[in-house]
Amino acid sequence: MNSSGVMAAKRRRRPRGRTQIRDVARLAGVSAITVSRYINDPGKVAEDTRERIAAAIDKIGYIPNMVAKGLSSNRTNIVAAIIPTITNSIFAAEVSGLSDVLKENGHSLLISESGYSLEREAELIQTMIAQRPAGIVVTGQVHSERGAKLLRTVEAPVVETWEIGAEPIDMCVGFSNFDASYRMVTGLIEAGYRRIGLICAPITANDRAARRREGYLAAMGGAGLDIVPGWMRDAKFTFHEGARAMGELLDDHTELEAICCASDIFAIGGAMECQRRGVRIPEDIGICGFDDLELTRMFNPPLTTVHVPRYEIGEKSAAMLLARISSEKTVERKVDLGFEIVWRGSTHPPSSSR
Amino acid sequence: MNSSGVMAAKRRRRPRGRTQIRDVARLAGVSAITVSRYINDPGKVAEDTRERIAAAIDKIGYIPNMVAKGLSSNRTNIVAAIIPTITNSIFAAEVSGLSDVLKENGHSLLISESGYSLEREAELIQTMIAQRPAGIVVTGQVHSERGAKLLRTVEAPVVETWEIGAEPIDMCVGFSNFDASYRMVTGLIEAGYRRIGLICAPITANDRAARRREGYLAAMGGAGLDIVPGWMRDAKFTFHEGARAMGELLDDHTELEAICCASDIFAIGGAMECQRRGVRIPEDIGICGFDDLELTRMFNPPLTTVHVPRYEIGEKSAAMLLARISSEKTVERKVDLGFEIVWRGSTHPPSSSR
DNA sequence: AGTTGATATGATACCGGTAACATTGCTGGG
DNA sequence: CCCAGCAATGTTACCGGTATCATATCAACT
Repeated sequence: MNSSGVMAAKRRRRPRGRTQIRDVARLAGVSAITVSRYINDPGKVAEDTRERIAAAIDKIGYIPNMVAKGLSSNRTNIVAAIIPTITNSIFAAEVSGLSDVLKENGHSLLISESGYSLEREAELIQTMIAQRPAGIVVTGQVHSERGAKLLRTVEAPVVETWEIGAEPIDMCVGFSNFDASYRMVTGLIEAGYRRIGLICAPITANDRAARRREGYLAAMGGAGLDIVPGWMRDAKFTFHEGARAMGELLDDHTELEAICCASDIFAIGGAMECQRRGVRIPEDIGICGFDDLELTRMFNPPLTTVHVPRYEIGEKSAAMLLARISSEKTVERKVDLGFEIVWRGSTHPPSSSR
Repeated sequence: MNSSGVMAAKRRRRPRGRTQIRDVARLAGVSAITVSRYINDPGKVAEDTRERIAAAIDKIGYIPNMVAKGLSSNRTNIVAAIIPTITNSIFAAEVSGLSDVLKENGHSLLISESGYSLEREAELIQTMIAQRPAGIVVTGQVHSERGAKLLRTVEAPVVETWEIGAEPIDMCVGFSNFDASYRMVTGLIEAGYRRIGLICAPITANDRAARRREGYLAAMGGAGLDIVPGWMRDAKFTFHEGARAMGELLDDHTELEAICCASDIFAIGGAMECQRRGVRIPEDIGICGFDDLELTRMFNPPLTTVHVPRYEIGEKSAAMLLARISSEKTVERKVDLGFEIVWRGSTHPPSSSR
């Protein structure tokens, strides 16, 4: 309490919590730096020293402090990913791909959700940069001005995912949403459909949706077909919204022969709405989706859709970041993982197929 | 190039990358610690100083280094969550709840997937501890010995989620999977079903599935009904597996009147298999699920299921961790967020309802 | 024998913040 | 007028690792 006239003792190390590298060093009879070497590159340490250090680590249950390591070495093992929402399973699959590859390489994954808002995204980019990540993954190639500036100036490598139309800020991985949508709709036209509706996500702050919509418009226009504003509906990413949009189209536009859904979520929700109304698929109306969720294969009838490499986008993004983290040489800047139109029973097949 | 006989200059600070707090301090004409105070508690700094610092931060675009902050203050703003798989949407929803609450409170979320393996989980716990998180979220109350030991000895608060049957290591949030399953099956029995099958996930390394299975067994046994091993099937968490298991039960046990599915994934996959075979729901067979995925409401007929607070589990877990992080006093240790049996058209209703 | 180079290890400063304590200036009660 | 007490700010050491340079040992070569 009172120091009773004695000078306060010189401030000493106040050990906090976990054991540290110095404890291991003392126990093994070596210096801290030798333990550090053992952990980061055991080959630099003599065989018998290795054994003593291993025994010491095991004995006191030492777990390295990545925070201290990050500060002193000026590099963390954290990769930051910003996705619109984790509840959309295409992003969950992407995250799974990221996670699997990063884990194998000793990296950790920091996740945050922008909720399809570019302002939110910019804030999150800043928050992420504060953690000094080794790499950053963002969704799409459209960002707010502030977000883009941060991404351009950050030291860590950056991957933009799910769209490869524009020049990337650093690197990008995905496929052409325009091409995929264009080819899907062109296929529908080849299959004999003429009056084709569209259910698409709001295109603000979502360049993937915007490109898919453009693909639809280009295919329709290119084939000389009518583009009718009333045939196009916005929907948020829920089955219910897909059903609602489908219901509206069925109510207001009985002339429609097929509905192109820019997400399987809409296609499944919409198809269930059709079932509910006794509208037969594909006899009364054709339906196609986008993403190839597992459910589309299970549905009755199975849904025509676009298979997209969602898990692979995560895998490849992680791999590219790791390549750049380990060696500074630039690898690929733009990676097209492609897509595949999958014709199933929910539409008539295009003449060219089968 | 060559030092031409001159002594090497004393090693100096080598500025690395981003601007730092000292740059802001210099520009604002104050010391680093004052900037630190401004950032962490602006009230401690005089008004005019605040303005100068704010201007300086804005001018040079300073972004704090959370790695350095974490080391010097001995606390990070990272929360680590370990879930079985992010592709199961119940965990995606939980993560969303975690993320939303943590984000609001300036914390970041580190995610990793154990793939339903306790050994993997233990490894991940260790990896996470290395990051010195401010809090840890794990799934279930069953862990490997090593995992449990790490969780018991870690300094950070720990929340076990999705099951509250056992005493928590530190805190737990969820509901009783046993009770939920028991009440669901009891409801089926009240509805008149006697020969009830079960499709359940493998119960190894998954206490939630194990409790659900026990609930089924207890309800059947308690009602004096036959428990037939052939009526119970394992399935992994895919729609396809649900369909497969359902198909087997339909093939081998035509006597079954209802199938209790321990996950909506099985229920939906199974129900689609029934549709495919022309087996009518609920006329020919009753089906109930578990989790109340959005799709169960959209299905034709809508599926009877157990509503579980998946988003809320994330929210509440985050809130409890934050409470503990900000003040050391213990808050609730065991939080029951409940569940609700939702009777829909895929089963006959129990006599007691409606 | 002296030199060279490779191998193994250590001493020290430093990463970019903050905790703890010190200092300064000012206000107001005795 | 003196000093306690508060407000605002500064000084210094330290967090737990690693980068950098230094040192020690020993084999091989000239």
